Amino acid sequence: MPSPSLLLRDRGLRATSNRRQILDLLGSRASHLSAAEVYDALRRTGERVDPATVYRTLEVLTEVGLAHVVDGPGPKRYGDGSEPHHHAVCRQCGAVKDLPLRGLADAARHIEELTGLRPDASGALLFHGLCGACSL
Amino acid sequence: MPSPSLLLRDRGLRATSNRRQILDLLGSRASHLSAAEVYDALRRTGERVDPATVYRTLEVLTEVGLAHVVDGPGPKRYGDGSEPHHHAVCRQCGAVKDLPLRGLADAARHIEELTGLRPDASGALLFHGLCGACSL
DNA sequence: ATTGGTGCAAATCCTTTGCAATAGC
DNA sequence: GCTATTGCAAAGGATTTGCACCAAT
Repeated sequence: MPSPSLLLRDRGLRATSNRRQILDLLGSRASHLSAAEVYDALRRTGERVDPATVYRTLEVLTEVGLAHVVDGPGPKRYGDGSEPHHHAVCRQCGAVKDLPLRGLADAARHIEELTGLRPDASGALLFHGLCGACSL
Repeated sequence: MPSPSLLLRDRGLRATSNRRQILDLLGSRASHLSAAEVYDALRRTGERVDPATVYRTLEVLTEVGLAHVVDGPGPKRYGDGSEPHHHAVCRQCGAVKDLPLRGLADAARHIEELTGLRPDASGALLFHGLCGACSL
C-alpha cells in the first residue's frame, strides 16, 4: 500500500496534513463515516481543521477515486477508495455495511445493457433495508 | 386500481385534497419527483399547499407503502408505491430510473443471508452510475 | 514565488417542528 | 364534535461559497 502522500500526489493533489489524516482515517475504519464524524475524529487528534475543509476534502478525494460516497437517510457517508464493493444501507439509521460480493457484477452489467447507465468504478449496487438494531 | 380516497382510508389516513392530488401525481409520472417538484406541480394546478405539508405527506405515504423514497445526490426523490422494483440513480444529477428486473431478487436474498439486513418491501437494490446526459 | 488549500463567516439548500386554525370523519 | 391534518413561521441540519491568508511544491 503506497503512502498517503504518494497517493495524493499521483493524482495531482497536494499532500496536506488534513488530506493525509482524512485518508488514514477512511482507511483505518471498517465503517463509513459522515463529514461530521470525520471532523470530530480529526479534532480529537489535536488537528486544526474546519468543517468546510472536511467537506471539500471528502469531495476531492471522491473525485479522484481515493474515497467513495454512499447516499442514504441523513448525512452522506464516506469510505475508502480501495477495491470496488457494494453496500447495504439501513433505511432508518443510515448505517452502511460493505458487501464483498463479486456475484453482483453480473447484475450490474445486465442493468447497464438495459438502461445505458454506466456503472461506477466504486461499488455500484446499494441494498436497502433495516439493520439489526433498527428492526427490533 | 382503487381510488385514491380508498387507498388512503384503507390505511387509516384521512382522504384530504392534498393527499389525493399527491397520490395522483406520483402515479401519473414515470419519473421520480422531489418534494419541491411535487409542491410546484400542485401549485400549478391551483391547489393551495404548503411545502411542509408536502414533506409530511410524502413521509406518511411512504410509511404506509403508498410511495417510496430514493436517496441520492440532492433532494430525496419519491415514486409511487405500486409493484416493488429496483432503481438506477445518476450520481451527478440524481435522476432516477425504474428497473423492472425480477432477477435481482436472488441477489437481494443472498445479501440478506450474509448481513442480516432485512430487505425492504419496496425496491431494495439501487444501482449508481452516470446517466446518458451526465456522461457526455 | 506561485498557486492550491485552508480557515472563517456567511449563505444556501433541504427538511423538520410548534402551534393555532381548519377540515374530514 | 372530536381529532387528524394543515398552513404559517421559525428553527434545524447538512453542505456550499467568497475571500483573504497560509503552506506545499
